[in-house]
Amino acid sequence: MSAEALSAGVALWRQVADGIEQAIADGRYLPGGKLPGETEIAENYGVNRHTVRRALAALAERGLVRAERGSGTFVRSRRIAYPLRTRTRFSEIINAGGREPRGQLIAAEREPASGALAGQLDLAIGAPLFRIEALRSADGVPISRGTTWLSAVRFPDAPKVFAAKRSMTKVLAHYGISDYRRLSTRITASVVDAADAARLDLAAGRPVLVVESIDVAADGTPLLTSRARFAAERVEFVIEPD
Amino acid sequence: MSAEALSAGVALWRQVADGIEQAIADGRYLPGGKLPGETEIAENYGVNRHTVRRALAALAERGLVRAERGSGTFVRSRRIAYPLRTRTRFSEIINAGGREPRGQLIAAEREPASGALAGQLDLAIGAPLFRIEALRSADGVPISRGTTWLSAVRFPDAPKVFAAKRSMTKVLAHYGISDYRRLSTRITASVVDAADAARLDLAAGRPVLVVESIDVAADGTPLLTSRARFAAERVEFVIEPD
DNA sequence: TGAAGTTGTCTATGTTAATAGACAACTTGA
DNA sequence: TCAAGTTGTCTATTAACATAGACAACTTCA
Repeated sequence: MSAEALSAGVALWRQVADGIEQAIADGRYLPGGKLPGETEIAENYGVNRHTVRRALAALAERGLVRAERGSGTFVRSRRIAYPLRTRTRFSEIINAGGREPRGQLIAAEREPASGALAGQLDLAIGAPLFRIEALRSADGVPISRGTTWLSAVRFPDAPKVFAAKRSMTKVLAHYGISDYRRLSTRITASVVDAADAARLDLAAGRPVLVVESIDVAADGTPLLTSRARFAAERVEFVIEPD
Repeated sequence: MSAEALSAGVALWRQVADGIEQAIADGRYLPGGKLPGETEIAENYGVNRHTVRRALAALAERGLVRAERGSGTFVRSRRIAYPLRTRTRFSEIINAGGREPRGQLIAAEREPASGALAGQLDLAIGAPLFRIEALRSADGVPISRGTTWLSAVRFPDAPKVFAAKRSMTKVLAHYGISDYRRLSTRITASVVDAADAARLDLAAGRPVLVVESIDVAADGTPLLTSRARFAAERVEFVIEPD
């Protein structure tokens, strides 16, 4: 690593930030990799450590790097663009990004429908549901933790099928539903809880995007409802017209 | 003309300067043309007039614009217009362009006249000549490298005088020649050689205009002959009727 | 000759950038 | 458990940037 030439009219911290960004773009620092310490960067550029901190803060705000107190500053993997449309399929989206999608069954339980769930799925209160907990990843990097509810009557072996096929789209196909669409999508943000933090390999306190959605068949019949928590630092939702 | 978006970490004056430079490059301001007044530019960019002045000063230092008190700031022609007439004086031409001319003695040697040189200067073959190597610049920017031959008998201390006066016109004046004219001018083009490239601050392979000329006194007596190499990217020769 | 418009210069003030040093808080590995 | 290395935070000082207003010096044109 070497210091770049300094130019007039551009703040030092900006020049340092641009230099580091270029290094990341060039692959001199790999995604997930560790940058040199702030002191070392300061020496390389011949500037004060505070100036380096300003540069890193600017990069962190843009999501390019992530500082971890006591251990270092790391290059963030680029966020996966995750389009939200009426046809939203995790596998297809990840595949489109040239990555290897994977759904992993964590747990599945049978439970009676609460009032809210019953309303969403157009079932009677207390109707039998499966709650399927899944972890979705791209190229082995955890992307989201999802909880999906669906009728245990209409999809009697959903947990087994999901465990085998690793995709909710394929579960529905297994029961003869070739097409479905998203009826509603609600997005909020929260802080990761301990269980999700472990599954998603996130540090405590990191933000998660929470997506609550209802999928319906072509005729409008509710099929499933889910609540997924996405590692905010690994995805960005893209709202596009259908 | 419209204001550009402002960005963090880059000084305002620099952003204004970059904006104006881009406008010049785009042809929105024509070479030799007048920029809007400082007050107007300030309004367009939404900054203080002093900030605009700083921007213009930076551009002026780089030779892109030239401010004229009382009348305005003008875009400099990319290339210096270099009229070729019977009265061709480097200093006068550069001065007319609002630039600071300078001639610098690089080397001077005594050598016998070759057949070609003897013919041009109307001297005997083998007659003693001075060969003067000079670098000519405008506002510190190298314009041409010239080799001049003149009689060592008629101009006994030509190298010393040139080193002191930095102008061939003044050398001739020193020897009582108040007026002279160009007898012939031949123009060709070539690629810069290594030595000239270094002196002219040109990248290897750049084109140079080669001018071979003979100057004579009012009575037609040959005074000097020269071969000058001009950085083609910095000058344009203008042929005008006398 | 005079008015309008231009660049040049001066003083003043507040904000941002950059440096410097010290220490706290935390992680890692021996 | 401890030492070394890391990021986070605080105070302080100096330089550069940006704004504001006023007026001088000069050019152009009616």
